[in-house]
Amino acid sequence: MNDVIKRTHMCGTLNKNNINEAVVLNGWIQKRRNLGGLIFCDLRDRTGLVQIVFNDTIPEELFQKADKLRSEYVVGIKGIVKERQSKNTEMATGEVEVFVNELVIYSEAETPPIYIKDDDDVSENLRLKYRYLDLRKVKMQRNLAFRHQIVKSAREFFDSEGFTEIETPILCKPTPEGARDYLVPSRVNKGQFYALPQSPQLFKQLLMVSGTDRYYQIAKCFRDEDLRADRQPEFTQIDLEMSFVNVNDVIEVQEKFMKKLFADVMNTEIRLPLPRYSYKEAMTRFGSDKPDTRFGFELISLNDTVRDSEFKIFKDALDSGGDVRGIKIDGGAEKFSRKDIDKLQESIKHYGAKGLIWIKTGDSETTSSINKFFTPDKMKEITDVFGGKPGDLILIVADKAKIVFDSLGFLRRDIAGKLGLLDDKTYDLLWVVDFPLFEYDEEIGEFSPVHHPFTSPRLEDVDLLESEPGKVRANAYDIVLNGVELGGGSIRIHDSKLQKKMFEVLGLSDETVQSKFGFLLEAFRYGTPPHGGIAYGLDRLVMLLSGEHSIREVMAFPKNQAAVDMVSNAPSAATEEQLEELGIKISIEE
RNA sequence: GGUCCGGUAGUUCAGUUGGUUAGAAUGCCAGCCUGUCACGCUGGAGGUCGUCGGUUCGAGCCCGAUCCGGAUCGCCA
Repeated sequence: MNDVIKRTHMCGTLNKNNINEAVVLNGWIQKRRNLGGLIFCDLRDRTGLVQIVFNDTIPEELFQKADKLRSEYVVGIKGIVKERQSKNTEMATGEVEVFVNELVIYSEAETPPIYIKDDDDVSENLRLKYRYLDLRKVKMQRNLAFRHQIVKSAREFFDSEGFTEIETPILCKPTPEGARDYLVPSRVNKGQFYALPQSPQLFKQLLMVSGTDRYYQIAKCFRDEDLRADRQPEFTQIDLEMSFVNVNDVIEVQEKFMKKLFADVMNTEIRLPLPRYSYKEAMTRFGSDKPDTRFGFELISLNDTVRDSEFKIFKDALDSGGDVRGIKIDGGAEKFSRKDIDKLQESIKHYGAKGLIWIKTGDSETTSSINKFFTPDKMKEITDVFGGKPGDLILIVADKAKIVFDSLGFLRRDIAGKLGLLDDKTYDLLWVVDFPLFEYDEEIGEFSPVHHPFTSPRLEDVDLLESEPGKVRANAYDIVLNGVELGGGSIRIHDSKLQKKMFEVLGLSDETVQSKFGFLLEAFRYGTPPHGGIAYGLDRLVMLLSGEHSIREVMAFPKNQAAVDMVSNAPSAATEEQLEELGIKISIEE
């Protein structure tokens, strides 16, 4: 065991200004290059790398010690910073190196199972299992520090706007609606369960009833649903709620937040106000309620053009109330072979699309999968709707509206990616507003809330609540960045009569309502301010701004696709004693 | 729950029609090496081909089951 030698500098910060200074560094051996009578090592800490040198000017004993150094040994060194004879322009500290005159080996290291290198391509499984090694990478440390900067900026902003950060409970009441809850058994109340919060929604509304006026929280949330690249079972929201506000008030504050955030962490000026798209416009133009507007390929309707067509695919779609829509890929005729188009067609099948119609416009003749069903004049009419020029590729889907939008929404983004049009350096922030309040679930034949049952309808649509619930628009808004939903929120219902009507439309009995949300409705009886708020997905925000493609890259200890923490191997079985205390019996069918 | 892709050395991968002792790179170990920075040179160790079963004279390769990982649809009020 050795005493720690007190460091004077961080590795990645040394530069020409430190030349001839005596420094003390602590860190990990990234790499050793032993030339025989001369040993170079790269020393790493969270700030970066610096080259350290052992040569024949040092005592034999020290050189022997340096000869033993291997990757990931943890060491402390004392030495003098010198200008390099041959500079390394690839390295941030490449103009200098440290000549070592004292070396302390704090701990040796076995050969690590993964390389501690930013650009390694080891399987993510191993990275997650040895996350503490993975996090040694300078890039990962940078991501965590960047996340911290974003949280710091958020706290500064909401503090300056008069918000109070308040912690809400983690052990909550189960809410059978929405996502699956993580359940926590109660020992004191055997046979009963808490749930981990899917969001602090109900508590933040109670805080508005309490007169907190403006609340925010960096809130851990939990949802027991399947995982994705941008979905983890536990994740973090920047959650907030405001009293005495309408949609514009909430949006205005959020836009100021975005402006500060982008200035703080991206050094980028955001122009306000942000564009707003109605849900309807987002869907019809981009086929998505979280449109990526960094590129074109907007959806165009053929409904009117082919309304009288006898072509079975179009006729069936339109007769059953569906849609015929397409996108035009400028100059796409040559870039996409028949084989490529077959692949595109295959890729939209899981959205329910039965096929993909293509048209390639040429100078003299137009080829397509539907030529034989239409006269040349009609084909020209169709391509004209798209403004097709020679060399363009037009892709058309005819089906139920949802399938058409989902398929084309996917295709335009997929193709933009294939053509290299998704610029990571462009930040298209926008709002989507006027969401429908309900969506109709065909399977169970009922309306369900698009957002949640406390979302207020737009005042002018309230009369439609009973007659045409599907047409009621919500006072809800999503903020979208480059095609990813960053956050969403709404103005809540604070009128108990209106709330009651909502539950009626949703087909919830008084009993159900009482048992699920009784405490909230009771609270509302004692004087409730109009209120609304929003919650941002912090992990997604950090992911997008750091240019990562998975939120796992910006979380310290994420879970794998099976929701397992690969480091600790959670979840795992409970002991007999624990189960006994909780009054729980396990019965799993083998 | 469905679909798709993958599992071979510590790591990333190749492995022909099913045919002798399963290869490469990198990493690791040893020796040599004073300006490297993907150091170089020489040598060496390192494998239950995810697991189980089947077909076959013979299986890394074919078939079935299963486990594991990833992408995705459903799901995510």
